[in-house]
Amino acid sequence: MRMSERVEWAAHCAVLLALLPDGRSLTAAQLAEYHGVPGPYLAKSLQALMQAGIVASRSGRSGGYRLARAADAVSLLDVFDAIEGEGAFFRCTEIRRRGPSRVAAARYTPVCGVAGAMWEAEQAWRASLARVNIADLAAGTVADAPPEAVAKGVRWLATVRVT
Amino acid sequence: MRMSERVEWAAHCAVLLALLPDGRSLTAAQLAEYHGVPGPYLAKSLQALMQAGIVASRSGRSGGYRLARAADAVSLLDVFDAIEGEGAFFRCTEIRRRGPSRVAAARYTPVCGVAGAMWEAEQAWRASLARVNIADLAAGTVADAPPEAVAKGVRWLATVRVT
DNA sequence: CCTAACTCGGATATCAGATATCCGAGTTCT
DNA sequence: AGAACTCGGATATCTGATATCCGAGTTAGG
Ligand code: SF4
Ligand code: SF4
Repeated sequence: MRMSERVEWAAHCAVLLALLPDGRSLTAAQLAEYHGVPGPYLAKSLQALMQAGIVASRSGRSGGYRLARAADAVSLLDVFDAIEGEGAFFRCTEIRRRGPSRVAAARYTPVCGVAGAMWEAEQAWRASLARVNIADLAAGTVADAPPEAVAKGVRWLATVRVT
Repeated sequence: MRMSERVEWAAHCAVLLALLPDGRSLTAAQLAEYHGVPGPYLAKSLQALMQAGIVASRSGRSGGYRLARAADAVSLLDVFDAIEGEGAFFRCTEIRRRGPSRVAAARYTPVCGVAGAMWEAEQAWRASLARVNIADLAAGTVADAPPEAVAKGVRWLATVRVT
């Protein structure tokens, strides 16, 4: 059970957008160049973030992406759900209701113990991710990254066409 | 991000084995019939449980599977890891080190904030699953299942060839 | 106001992992 | 010793993820 690497891309894009000066935006191609990932494929992830209301896009000649709301109002869980969809890790196949011990469907409890335990674990996971927001990650990124890398990033930002 | 349905099969197999009378075992074909799943494919999951030391197999004419240790010493997490492997949900691609802001690899912190948050959430998930063991699930299954289903299960167990 | 260029958005090929299955090696009872 | 039955790993098929393309729509500029 491995999550799509697009989640990592989307999270880092959100962090970078959070670090932009006010009013500034970046195109899909610029975000792809900065992270060194295939551009047309990253676009797909940005579309997902858009449908989830995390980023806003502006079309046309000077278009691009920017965060749709304040960075501290976007949790890492929001990003994950936007990319991976909201389906649970564990999906019941109702194997209780097959085989020789089956009885009428109405007689069963809604979920058995296995499903309950899985659901509870998943809630713990989601709660942990929900506690982290993009603003925290952006601050941490600047603080933890090598100073030279930050400087190079700022320099790069100055070279790309302002949109 | 969806977990394999084989995890559900394996968990239910473990519960059923935990409910068996002492010394009794079931073949892969019998476990498959009871749960209504494709036999040869379930065998693959049982092999995984075997390699993880959760079940023990006995070959030959009166062979079959039984739990390798006490049911309360097998957690749901053990079953999950046996089937899905132990790789983390989130795997770093090190996109920090690509693109225009990269610097020498040695200058980076081991993991960035994104990876740290993901890892922490995963630990919460694992801790929750580790708190549930097969003995609890077995007791819950008998308590929550429709009495008639339990009776049919017991009857079925009496009809299959004793191994 | 018109043009032109540039953007996003969804529709389209390619690939990996999961799903489902088979037959041979080994073991136990007769 | 023999025979039948078991597990175990090696083998096809298929769904979902990965990577890409071109058209619809929008904005800046002339
Ligand atoms: S409720 Fe239990 S038996 Fe039914 S599908 Fe979910 S895990 Fe399987
Ligand atoms: S440490 Fe951060 S930047 Fe590096 S691969 Fe992991 S998530 Fe991506």
